[in-house]
Amino acid sequence: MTPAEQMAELRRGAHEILVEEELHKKLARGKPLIVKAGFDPTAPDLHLGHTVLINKMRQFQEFGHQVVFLIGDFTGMIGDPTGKSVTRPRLTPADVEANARTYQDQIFRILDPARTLIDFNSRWMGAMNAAGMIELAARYTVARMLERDDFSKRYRSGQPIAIHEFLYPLVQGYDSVALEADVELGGTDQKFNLLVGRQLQADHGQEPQVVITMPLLEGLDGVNKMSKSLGNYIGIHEPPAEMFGKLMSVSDTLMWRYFDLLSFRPARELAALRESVAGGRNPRDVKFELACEIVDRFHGAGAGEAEKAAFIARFREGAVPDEMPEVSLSAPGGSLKLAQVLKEAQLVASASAGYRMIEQGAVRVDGERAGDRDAALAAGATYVVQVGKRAFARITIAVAS
RNA sequence: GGAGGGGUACCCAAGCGGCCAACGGGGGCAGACUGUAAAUCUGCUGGCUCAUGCCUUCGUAGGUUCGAAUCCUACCCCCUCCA
Repeated sequence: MTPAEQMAELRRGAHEILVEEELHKKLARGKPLIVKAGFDPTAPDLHLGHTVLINKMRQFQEFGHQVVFLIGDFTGMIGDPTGKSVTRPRLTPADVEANARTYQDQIFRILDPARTLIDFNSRWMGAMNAAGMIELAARYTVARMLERDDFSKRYRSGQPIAIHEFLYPLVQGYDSVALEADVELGGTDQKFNLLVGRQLQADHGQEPQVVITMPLLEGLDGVNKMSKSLGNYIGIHEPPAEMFGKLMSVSDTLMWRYFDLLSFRPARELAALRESVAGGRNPRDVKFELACEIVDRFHGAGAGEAEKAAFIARFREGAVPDEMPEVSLSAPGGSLKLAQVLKEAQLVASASAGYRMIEQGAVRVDGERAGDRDAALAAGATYVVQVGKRAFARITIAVAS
């Protein structure tokens, strides 16, 4: 691939490349670049939002570059102040170590282990003595530190900034010096920290790294960033059916965003897909391709097609899924009120909610819509009960002994 | 330290003695239409084996009253202005 072709792919989805010409120059040398991305060892349970950055790393790998997955075990003890309005608690060395380990099996679903170097910044930071630290701290000024938005906000509003928080960007920047990084990847919120690396490298007589920031992926709602706490995320450990379904529920607009940031297809293929939809192709079918690709990635080749078939059977043809929770209940009186059944099978939160669902026509028993709020299920049989479109359970009601 | 404003359901926000399980909006859920998309329309959005019934809920704890989210007392917490 020519440097220009690489540039085109690398630019895709990226929020900002600082500085583009420098990246082009580095690529033009034809030597594998050292591409660094740092990870805070606090959140090892990854979702698709996290993979945006990792996907970009993979892209570099595909072009033959060397990727360094840097676990910030040393900086983890500081606690990244980025975007925080209060000082973060520091992790203990034991925490850091435990968290760091869980990263590895997750990232190798995306990255090529042969071209991934996993490193820890404690390797050099742990060896640095106080004199070295002072030396490092002397490279940056308070005024420049306060340029950073969250620091200046906190400073202005009188909230405390502990001195060690100033060290975080410095250490992260120094990591680039230690690794002689050519490129560093990070989220848009990392821009400040990434730029510190450029300056420190220049101070150490190195060619400054190119900084590439990646946007934060929107969650399923299409508005907020994907995050666990908002519940709008797709975890990379989720079962294939869940993953497929969630991807299909993404809006048509958001779908293109997901293609850009999550798909490994070359840019020109995406352009062709866009054209085909513009030309009248059902966007749903294109979304199938996205869902298949992502499910395959995390559940093995073929998993996507299998889910697609199940999906079509269930939602287009109204079939019930093969697998659903099995629930056994017992009926003291020989039968159980349907609303009660729904509650005990955890299909609804309360019996009252169950009654509401029945009244709204959301409940089906063995495919038949249950419209009578007082409906009851007789004991001694097994029923397939459905609430809404997605919640199913196979419920066996035993006669109470 | 001084002055004022405020804490109501998942969030915002009305209510200021009974008609309050508590207006309205957001969010969520369900139904219709669809492509489990979007948009739109409709309904629901404390709990109780459902009942013109009972129980719990308007910062916390007490009190007044036949009756309190609404009045009184104390306490806790948040915000704004001044020093």
